Amino acid sequence: MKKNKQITSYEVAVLAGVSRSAVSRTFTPGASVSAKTKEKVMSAADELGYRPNVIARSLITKKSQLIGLVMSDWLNPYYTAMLKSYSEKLQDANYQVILATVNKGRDVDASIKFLMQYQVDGIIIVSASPTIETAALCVQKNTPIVLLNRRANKINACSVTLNHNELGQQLANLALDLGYRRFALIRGQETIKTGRQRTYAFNKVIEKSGKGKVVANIVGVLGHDDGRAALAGMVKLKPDLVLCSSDLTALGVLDGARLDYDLEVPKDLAIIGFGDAPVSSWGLNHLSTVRLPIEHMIDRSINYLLARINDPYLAPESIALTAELILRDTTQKPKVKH
Amino acid sequence: MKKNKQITSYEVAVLAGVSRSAVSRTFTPGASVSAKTKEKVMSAADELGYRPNVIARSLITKKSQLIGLVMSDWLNPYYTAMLKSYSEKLQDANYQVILATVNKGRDVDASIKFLMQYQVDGIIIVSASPTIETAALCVQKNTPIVLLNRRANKINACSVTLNHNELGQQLANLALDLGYRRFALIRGQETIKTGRQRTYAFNKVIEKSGKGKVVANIVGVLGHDDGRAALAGMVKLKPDLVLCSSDLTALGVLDGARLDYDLEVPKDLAIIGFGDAPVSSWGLNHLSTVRLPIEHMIDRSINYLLARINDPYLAPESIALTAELILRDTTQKPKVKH
DNA sequence: CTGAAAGCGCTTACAG
DNA sequence: CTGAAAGCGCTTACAG
Repeated sequence: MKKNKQITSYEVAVLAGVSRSAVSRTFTPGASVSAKTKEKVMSAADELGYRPNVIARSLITKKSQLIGLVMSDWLNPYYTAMLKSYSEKLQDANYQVILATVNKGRDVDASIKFLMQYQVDGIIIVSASPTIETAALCVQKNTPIVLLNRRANKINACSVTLNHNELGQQLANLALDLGYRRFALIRGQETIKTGRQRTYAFNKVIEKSGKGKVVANIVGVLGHDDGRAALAGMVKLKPDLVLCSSDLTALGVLDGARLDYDLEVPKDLAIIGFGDAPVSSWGLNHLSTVRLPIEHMIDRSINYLLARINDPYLAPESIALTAELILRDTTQKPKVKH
Repeated sequence: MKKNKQITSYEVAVLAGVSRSAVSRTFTPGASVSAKTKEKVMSAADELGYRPNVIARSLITKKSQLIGLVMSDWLNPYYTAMLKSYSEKLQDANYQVILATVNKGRDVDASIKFLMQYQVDGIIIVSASPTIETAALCVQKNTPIVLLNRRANKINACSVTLNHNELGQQLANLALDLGYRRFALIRGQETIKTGRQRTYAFNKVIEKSGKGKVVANIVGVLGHDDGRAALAGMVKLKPDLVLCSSDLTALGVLDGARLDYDLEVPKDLAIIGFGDAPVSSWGLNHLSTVRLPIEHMIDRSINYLLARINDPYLAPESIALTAELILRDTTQKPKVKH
């Protein structure tokens, strides 16, 4: 096995006949080096296969060009789609993503502390939220946090979410307009604020209208099979519209309706999902759903994060975006208004 | 805004009344420190909220505890499932994953070079392969590479793949046993070796048997909609079994068969997918498919990588694992043999 | 434009 | 067990 000597700026400097400073300047955009020196350095670097050690660089510049991405929900396909898009866009901005996964062994706080040990320049937390104490640690170290799909309450962080209040109202108005009256609401973890908020807004519009009734409000349902099971548990309540907090859940309800109860969709039962996963438009699914402005959310969160990295005094923002209702074949066609 | 002074081992040492060496030793498992010193350091560290800067540490230890993960295919759900599992398992082994995404702007080689600048301890490349030159760079720097789902030809790397040769034969024998005779093969990029190898092995068994015929061999088909379109392009060739290189493609074919051509599956047309995505067992899909030993592949690749990090002389391995055929309802039931 | 020197935050022989 | 000192590979005022 060959002796693999690490190539450093020193070796390049010697070969090019210049100082290490000159080598460093050659690899620092905008630094003052003559074209001639630069060329000598570049050819020496190429010959030796030199690339700067960014770890050593970051020690002195205090910029790691590393963004920590905390993922907690891998079930929903739109979160993995987000991960891809984050990775690509941050790469384009000359950042790398270092991934932290939340699971039984490691919670959000532990993930954040790990990421901070790597001196990340910023942290994006998808679909989860740290405790106030951990957030305070980030403030102390001046590491900005962006929360995706979670509101930042009491913690000093930017948040990018849907406007769930508005969305709940939109859904309620749509439901009433289409003539539905008996609603079943299905969502995941009870504790998630955004889902609660949407539900609250939905309920309020329904109540105020005096025209409909929420016949079931089920929580803790996640994924296709849970959805199918959830329908079984509430079909006797005779809802005419089921609203789900995930397309996968909705597709489970759809399968359950058709296969387990021989219901015709949307005549006997209408279904609305959430997320607009690719599978939702396949074959006979044609699920009516809510499309999230994913790329828009990603862009806004990245823009804020990078701006905040460059300006520590930038105030935190709460960005709420509007979702789009996609009506396919699991809800009845809207009446044309005259 | 508060002055956010970085807390270093120096501050902790002063508060604890010891040297920086003692602080370092306290955070180095197995280092020789008295219980008393350790305790003083720990309470000072807690008070100040100190955690070692792993970037600085890695500069001297030459271990970043960072594993580069190169992702090229985000379409297939089993690759994102892999990403999650890698992240969790590497975290458990005290490594962090730094993610590099291959796309139009950045190819595999560029990704690897970026990762090497971060002094990653090892690189896992999912579903892609570097050029010989770039692989040589890794060898020079002693950075081990593991290829997932790609064979390492001519490059010094470990590879973990399915045994595609065996799988092609299994599929061919199964197809003949079930009585199918006219086969259509659909896969993604032509250049992918594993798919070619599987196809080759399949063809050979069929030819040798003298009993069947490959009526279509289509490449460049990726995802549900492509699959549905591919069926349209070859339905006139009257295949009785379609084999796909991805479940998504297969589900597209399934939808196409039922919805566009009113074919009964599996009576008029049988379909076998690849990957066993969750959606494949939903509702009326019940797709027959190939289940990859994903966790097994991940474990083997991580084990090799970590072993290789600790022992630079460990020889590269080619690990080929056996896939499992899952027969659901898109193929006819096997005859019971007497 | 250029180089010598200091320093980023850590670990680790080395000597005690 | 403990601390002073050297050094990891880099950047950046500073002086020329």
